[in-house]
Amino acid sequence: MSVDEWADLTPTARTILGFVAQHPRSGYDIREAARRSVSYFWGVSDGQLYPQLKLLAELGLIESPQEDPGARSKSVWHITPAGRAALTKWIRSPSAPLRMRDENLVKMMFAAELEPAEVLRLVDERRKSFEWFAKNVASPGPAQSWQADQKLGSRTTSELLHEYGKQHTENALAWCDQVEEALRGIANDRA
Amino acid sequence: MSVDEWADLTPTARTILGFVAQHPRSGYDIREAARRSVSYFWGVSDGQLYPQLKLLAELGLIESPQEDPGARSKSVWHITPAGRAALTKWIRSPSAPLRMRDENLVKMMFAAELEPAEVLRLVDERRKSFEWFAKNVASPGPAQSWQADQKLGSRTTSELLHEYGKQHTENALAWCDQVEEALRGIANDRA
DNA sequence: CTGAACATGTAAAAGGTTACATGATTTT
DNA sequence: AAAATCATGTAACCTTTTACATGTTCAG
Repeated sequence: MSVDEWADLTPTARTILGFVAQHPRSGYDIREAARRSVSYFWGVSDGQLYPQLKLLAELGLIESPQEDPGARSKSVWHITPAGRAALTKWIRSPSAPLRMRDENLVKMMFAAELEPAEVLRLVDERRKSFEWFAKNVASPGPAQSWQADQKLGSRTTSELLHEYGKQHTENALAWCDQVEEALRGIANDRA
Repeated sequence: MSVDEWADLTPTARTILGFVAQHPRSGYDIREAARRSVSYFWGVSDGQLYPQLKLLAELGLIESPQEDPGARSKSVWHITPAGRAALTKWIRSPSAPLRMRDENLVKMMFAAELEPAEVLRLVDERRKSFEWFAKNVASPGPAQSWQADQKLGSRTTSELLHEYGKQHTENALAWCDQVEEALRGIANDRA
């Protein structure tokens, strides 16, 4: 419960803290919010969510109004001053390097020796996954009332973040086109 | 040692198998190759590398010519027919969804409530990390003799993969510009 | 009153990273 | 012969994922 135990928090705990900082939320809310917005650059898995909320509460970084003892009903968490301080401190500390796990790309790398059809299958798989993403995650969704979203000049932060996701997706899809074009090159060579 | 134990392999083991499949390599070679090429879409950490190589050998998917008992010297692994079969099977199976951990972006999401200077710091951090990446990872590097790289029409697979990394990096850097522009918007508002 | 969606939780296992330890080879 | 780099390895820890388990509220 010491003031500086924030340093021990896992990155996921900090992300959860961030969500609570935006406005009071229940665990379920956080799950949904994480799916909508950060899922492509930061996944929060179910098994982490509730234990980490509990931990954050124990550290006094968040709290829930009614300490409802036995109840298994919805509890809405809000951030404490200590929590906000911890969040700020985290944001100011150096970030962990970006880490990615893109199995499809790895396969592509090794598929070169296989038949072109195999590469085509992979590109297809990739395209589909990014198309799904464009539709389900990278899309803006209705603006929420609580989005007291800071303006950064003419644009809000969530607009900018959404923009990033969109560009990334478009880029990935364009690359799929490029690979397919190259593959058509093979077909032409053989024709 | 059964034929179908390939299914139990971790994704990292499969990546390692892929590297060995390209041409015979030592653990150290794989480490270097992974750093150069896949590091931004698939990290291989030191602590995994050697144990996984051992496992792959036990399963008969790779082997090292001399079963040098006590020696701690360089051992070069090459893929077995079973290994190649396992690799192909893996490539043909559905890929795990893309997963990303981008702490800098997460922070950006929550930094909106802080002073603009804080956001600027984050953008700066981001820019630097991608600039480093552009210089050290996304750059082509000298073509290696062993790169019996399949031509996909007019272009090789590694060219295409490299192209992807480059586009991704450029995209990320361009986005940094956009955010900074937005921030300058704030400065102007106050001027 | 029944099913769907809401909501919270836990345990075990899998997977990955860090830090450490050690020796071999090559260069200066 | 010292230093740098090549090379392999291990153990402990940390984090995340998966699968399961359970109760609640609301709409039809």
